[in-house]
Amino acid sequence: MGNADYEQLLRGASLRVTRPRVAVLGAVTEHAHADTETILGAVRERLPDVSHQAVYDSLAALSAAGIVRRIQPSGSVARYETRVGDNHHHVVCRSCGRISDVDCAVGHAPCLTASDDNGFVVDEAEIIYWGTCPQCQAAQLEN
Amino acid sequence: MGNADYEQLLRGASLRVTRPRVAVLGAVTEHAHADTETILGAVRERLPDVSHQAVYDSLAALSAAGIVRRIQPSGSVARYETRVGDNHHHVVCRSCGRISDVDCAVGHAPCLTASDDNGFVVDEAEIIYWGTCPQCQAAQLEN
DNA sequence: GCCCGTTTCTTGACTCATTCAAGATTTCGC
DNA sequence: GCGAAATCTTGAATGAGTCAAGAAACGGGC
Repeated sequence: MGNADYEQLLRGASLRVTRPRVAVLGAVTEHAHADTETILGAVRERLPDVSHQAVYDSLAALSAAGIVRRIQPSGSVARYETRVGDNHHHVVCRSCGRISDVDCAVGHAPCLTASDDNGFVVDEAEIIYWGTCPQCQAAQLEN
Repeated sequence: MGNADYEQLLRGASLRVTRPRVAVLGAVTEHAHADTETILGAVRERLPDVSHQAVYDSLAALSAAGIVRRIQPSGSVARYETRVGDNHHHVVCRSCGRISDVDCAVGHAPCLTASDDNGFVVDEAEIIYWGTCPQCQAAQLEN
């Protein structure tokens, strides 16, 4: 994706096209599951003088528009990704925090139907699988 | 549940029985989904002089032992509950943050099997349903 | 292409949940 | 009861994220 594509995305969501936003969108696309600090670093490779606030604001605007998704497993800082709306989920490593994508096993939005929703109107089901990543499994065997 | 039961639980998990831990366990049992501050307040009704650190330590010990579960939806502080090991999940209200329990629709641990786990060894599937609670639905209709 | 109202960005201070550290106290097997 | 190890108290520190005020940039309309 080039900057032109990012601009398209922004305009399509009725968002103003600003340099920080384009750079943030690029950074999130290139660094899936990156935390805010990583994104800030990546953005500053293109725009050395962006403020961290601009990055926070951009991420919030992009999330609200549904262009990026914010994920935050327990014990982790906020992370972002651009794969949205395809009903995929995440596996998180308990020991190193690594995150991987997992496509939904059962077709489309299977878990969206709770047995008893207590009167809540549910619009999204978020699934996080907890476990151990291959690297940490290997590391544990060595000890 | 009385204190004797809590002590049993602690001993059963090979944890030392201390007054802060018993009080914390009681507070979490009585206030499902409470955040740390609420728990601290509840604990201090019994033990006025506990330090916040003791509460943090107790919660960490109880979580590690599997007696309480820590949940932390995006944008929320850490919350705790004592219903563990029964494969139930949560609905979180996007506007007020209220949390309700949801029993798993499909029997036991259905979503535990990811289609492609990327080599991760998965031991738990955590599901969070996002939506709007009855109260907030009513409030929105009024506006 | 330029103007102007609105949105967004910069700067810098601030909040607050959580963690860290050192020393005092408590627990529990013996 | 005794002593080693775990736990608690006290108090300071960390750090992701937020708030606020003014400056700059965006883009619709001329």
